Amino acid sequence: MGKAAQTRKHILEEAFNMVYQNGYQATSVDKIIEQTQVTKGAFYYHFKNKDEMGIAIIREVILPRLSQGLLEPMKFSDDPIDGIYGAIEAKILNDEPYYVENGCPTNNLVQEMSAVNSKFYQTLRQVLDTWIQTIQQSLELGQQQGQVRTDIDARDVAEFIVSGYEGIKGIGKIYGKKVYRSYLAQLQVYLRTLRE
Amino acid sequence: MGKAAQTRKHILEEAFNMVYQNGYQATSVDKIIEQTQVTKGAFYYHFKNKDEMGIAIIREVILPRLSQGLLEPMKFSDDPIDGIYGAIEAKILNDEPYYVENGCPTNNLVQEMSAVNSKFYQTLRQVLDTWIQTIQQSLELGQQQGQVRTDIDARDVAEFIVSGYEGIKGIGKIYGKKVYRSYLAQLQVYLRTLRE
DNA sequence: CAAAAAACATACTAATCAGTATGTTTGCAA
DNA sequence: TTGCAAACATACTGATTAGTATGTTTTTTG
Repeated sequence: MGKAAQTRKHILEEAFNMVYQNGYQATSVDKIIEQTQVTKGAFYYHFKNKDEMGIAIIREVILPRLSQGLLEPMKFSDDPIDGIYGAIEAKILNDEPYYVENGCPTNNLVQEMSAVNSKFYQTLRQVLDTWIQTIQQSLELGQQQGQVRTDIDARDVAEFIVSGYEGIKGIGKIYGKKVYRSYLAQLQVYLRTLRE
Repeated sequence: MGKAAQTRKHILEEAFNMVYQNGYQATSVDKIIEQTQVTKGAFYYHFKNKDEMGIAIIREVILPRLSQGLLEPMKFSDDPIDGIYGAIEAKILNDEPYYVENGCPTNNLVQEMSAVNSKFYQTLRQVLDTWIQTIQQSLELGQQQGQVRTDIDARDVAEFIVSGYEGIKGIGKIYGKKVYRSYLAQLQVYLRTLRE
């Protein structure tokens, strides 16, 4: 990676952390350049404006982390339902206090920005689409392989799973990690009802 | 209501709407006084600072609306599970596009403010406590009356229901009202598993 | 090696921010 | 009716905001 690309990546990763912890609108460009020790000239050389940087955070930090940390692990199991549950359980139980307190990066931005900025809306929708489609495809594969009931709508179920995940990550910001346990138990009960 | 109390209420209701649509940090005091046509002197006569107004919005606008619009209706049925489901269904299906797009007022603030401001955290936690406890008490009553399984933890179930609700309201901001339908169907399935 | 472009640095701007200082008006009690 | 506090009004402040103008340095390329 060239030096310029490194600078860009450095900005995006530090800015991601600041946005994750404090929100997008509360993270000023001045604070970012102070944290990164990158000058304003360099910042605006790499990004046309603050919003373009925000979109780049979603595309280049959040989406790859989601893929690597949650979506790819889902595909490791022969049984789709085990794969989905296993990936969620592993992700959620390994969450450090820092991640419990700050919730889900995607969800935070959805709540803060989707109704306010259409470009954020579009980009966040793409992230959720990727997420939901991954689960949907797993379930449909399971249907073909006779592991998942064929009378369920894979898309509906995928949306329900994602919304439950985001819901508990949100509640976890208030009540802490302990709520993850009962969530996982209820999720298991729910997923069992999908089996053939 | 005296004239001063009316001014205060007017500020809180307009500010609530602005915060609901644009977020707390994006809603400036200057914008609020422009929208309400209340002068800055009047604003700071009624509220020590912006955060105190934010807390007043939660206590005096959000909490009463939640109680009246969701928690009280839950108690109308003889059957607790029917009461819980009926209140959620009525609330969610009657949501105007405006409420679909902007999600749940409580959840929006939880995601934006709970990790950032401890006073917001405490106050929002009280709102969630009220909500969860209402459901919990309904379920415990159902257990006494032989309508709900006694081997389930009413608190865990209440947390799961609230987090699912907030999750779908969050997803609804992206995908629109159509996701509410499948959510309600899945919720019904889940609630049935709680019956004695 | 020289020219040109890429990558960065510094100093500024106008707008907006939360909050304050210092008034004036209004309602009500004595 | 007068006095006084509650309720509001106006004009300001210093800090912070996103963004720009105008440089200099570094890297690449012919």
